[in-house]
Amino acid sequence: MSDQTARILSSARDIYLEEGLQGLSMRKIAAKVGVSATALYRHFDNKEAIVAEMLEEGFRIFGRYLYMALREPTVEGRMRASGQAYVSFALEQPKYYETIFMSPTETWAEQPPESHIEGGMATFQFLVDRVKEGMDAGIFRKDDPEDVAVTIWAQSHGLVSLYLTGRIEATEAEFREMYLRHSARLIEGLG
Amino acid sequence: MSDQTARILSSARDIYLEEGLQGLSMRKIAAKVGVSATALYRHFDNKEAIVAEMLEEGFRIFGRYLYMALREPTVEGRMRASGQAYVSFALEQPKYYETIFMSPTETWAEQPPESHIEGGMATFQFLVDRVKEGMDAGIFRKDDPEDVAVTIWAQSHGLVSLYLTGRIEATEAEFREMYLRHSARLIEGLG
Amino acid sequence: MSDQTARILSSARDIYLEEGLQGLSMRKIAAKVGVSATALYRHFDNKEAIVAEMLEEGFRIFGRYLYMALREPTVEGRMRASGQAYVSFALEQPKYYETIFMSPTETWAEQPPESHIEGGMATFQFLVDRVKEGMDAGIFRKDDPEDVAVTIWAQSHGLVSLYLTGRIEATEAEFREMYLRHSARLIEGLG
Amino acid sequence: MSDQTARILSSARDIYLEEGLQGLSMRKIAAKVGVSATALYRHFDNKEAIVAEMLEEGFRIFGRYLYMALREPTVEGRMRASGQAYVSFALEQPKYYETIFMSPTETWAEQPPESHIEGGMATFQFLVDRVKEGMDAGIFRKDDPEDVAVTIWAQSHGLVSLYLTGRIEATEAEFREMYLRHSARLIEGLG
DNA sequence: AATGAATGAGTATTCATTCAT
DNA sequence: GATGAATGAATACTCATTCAT
Repeated sequence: MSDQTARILSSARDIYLEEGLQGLSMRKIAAKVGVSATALYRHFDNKEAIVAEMLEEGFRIFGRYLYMALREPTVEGRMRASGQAYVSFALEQPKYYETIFMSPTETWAEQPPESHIEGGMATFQFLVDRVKEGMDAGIFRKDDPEDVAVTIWAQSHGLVSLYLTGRIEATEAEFREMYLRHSARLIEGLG
Repeated sequence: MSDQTARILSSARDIYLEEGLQGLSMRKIAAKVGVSATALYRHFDNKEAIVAEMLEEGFRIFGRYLYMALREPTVEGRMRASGQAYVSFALEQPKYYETIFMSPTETWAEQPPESHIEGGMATFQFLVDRVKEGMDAGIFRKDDPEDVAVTIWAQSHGLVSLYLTGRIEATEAEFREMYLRHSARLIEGLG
Repeated sequence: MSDQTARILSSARDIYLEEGLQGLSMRKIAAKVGVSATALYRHFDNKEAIVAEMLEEGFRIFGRYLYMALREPTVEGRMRASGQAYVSFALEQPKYYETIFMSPTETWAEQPPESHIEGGMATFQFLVDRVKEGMDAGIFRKDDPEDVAVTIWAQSHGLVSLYLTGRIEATEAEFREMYLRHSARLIEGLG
Repeated sequence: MSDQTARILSSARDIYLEEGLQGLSMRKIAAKVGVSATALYRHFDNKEAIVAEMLEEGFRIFGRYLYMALREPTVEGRMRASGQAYVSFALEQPKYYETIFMSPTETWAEQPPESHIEGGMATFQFLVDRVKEGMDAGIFRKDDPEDVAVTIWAQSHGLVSLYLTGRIEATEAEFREMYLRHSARLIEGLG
């Protein structure tokens, strides 16, 4: 990736993180980079291409959050840390979370970029892995791991998305606490 | 409400259900109704007014779904039916569901119309009522009803929104079945 | 003039005095009267007709200001009072002043309504009368009365219009004082 | 300034000089230039920017008129020439005169562009300079120069604006003659 | 005497994109 | 690798006025 290409992506990201996908326009990107709008087309086919590449970075960031959780030495530790990684990503990178997990499919004119789908898959697989691990370790009772993973993801995403869209009123700290409480209860229920 | 007013709302709804809030414009509405764009202003103050009225219809529809569930004679029946009403509304009126439960708050320039907020409150209260009932009837173990309501809402909304945005791959029938299975498991876990 | 006709004019005037000629629209008038916009056309041919009639009231008001000055028993008194009437009208009825004395002719699509022109004439005649009186009384030295009247009007209007358009910075009291000072100097110069 | 930029300004000026500030619209400008309305935004940020630049030209033109008067070798000459420059500008560039000296402040949504204010100041300062010069040369008797400058400006502006708005009926030549006569009388009065 | 419905022309501005250079 | 110029389609909204009832 050339220097300029990187600079474009970086500017796009800055705007995106401040104004969301809606507020991201070619002109704004170009202005921030300091080139003409047409110059962007040297480096990317169109706006969609920029957005796609930009969002891949979001996935990488999300991946890094999850990856940290794997450092924990125990199964329980990894499970707990994974949950915390998820909520931390959501709260610290809300725009990325919104696009990765909440964006209506129609946002994408034709179809979501490959990476987008794969990203979701990878996340889900990560979760399935934790669940299997948990069952092997006897923390969860035996069950269909994929099904249990859905349960956990659904609850986590449900809480987070209701909070991020303003439907659960709480400070960030309060919400974190609430998230952990619900996670604990869920794990207990699955034990 | 005059005939024409109704026709405008109906056209607006058609567009909205197909293209979402973003794709809804005064011109498109007017074209669909078959009048000039300015004619709309005879019947509504501005676009916001049209959208507001249209969304109120969404709330009324949602309310009707929930209300049906109250007909069930037993506590268990009402609980089960409520869950089914929720998922039915989501699957049969996905655009309304998106706007009511998934739209980022910023969608609304100033603030969501009153009804929007009240609508969310009412839904939550409905759920709290079911939970209290369930606790009184001994189906749920005693706990903070609001907290339990959040658990249920989060899981339901989590599942539904992941499905609606294409992140859970399943046919509608499969998803319905999955939703019910998870609901059952959750209720069991809370028992 | 029917009741309704009067009410329309009164509403038009209220809006006009608050928002100026630019801010005056048929819809706003109709809304203030409490009737439909079309109803106005029962009573007036078009917007221009309303404005014309409305402005005649402005002339009548202006006339009343000047008329008061005639009560003074002495020539000097009438002269002084006339000047004060002029500035008082300008400061107390700035919108009327603007339209009567400052509006670019083009404001009027076709041609200024008759009364408008006559109004200006009458004002000027009033001024000429004062000047003649002053010459007869020996306050002004003999000269072409019309020419002197122009001098006085020009200076008065010059001061007032520069002030009203914000080009002379002063409080209302300061400006009044300034106006009188200049008037005195001018009269002295003409003596 | 590119060719096209200049052509836009020129078209804008033509419309402005014919229809005034009110009649100036982006679409009309674009049509006159022979491009789409959006093309204008390539060259100017928005309408305000076009108007601002256009008016600056007005100020420059006015400045040039005044500047010519400074060429005169004597104090009296400069004074006389200044008055003539003022009336010439008013008669030859009436639309510019209207905007610079007669426009109601409210015309400007937010605030008049900097240059506009400075322009007024500069004009006034020019006048004060002439007055001081005149006092030093013994043409005017000693007095507050700013106050005397106001007197002169008020009379000049009064005459000109009454004429331009059609309230003094005269041919252009007649008016010029009248203006000079009044100027002479005023100077004499101040002597 | 008044209304509801509608119209066409008009307002400024934003957008992604294309083209020739 | 980049630019200047331009485009067409959009956006929401306001205006004075007309017409049939």
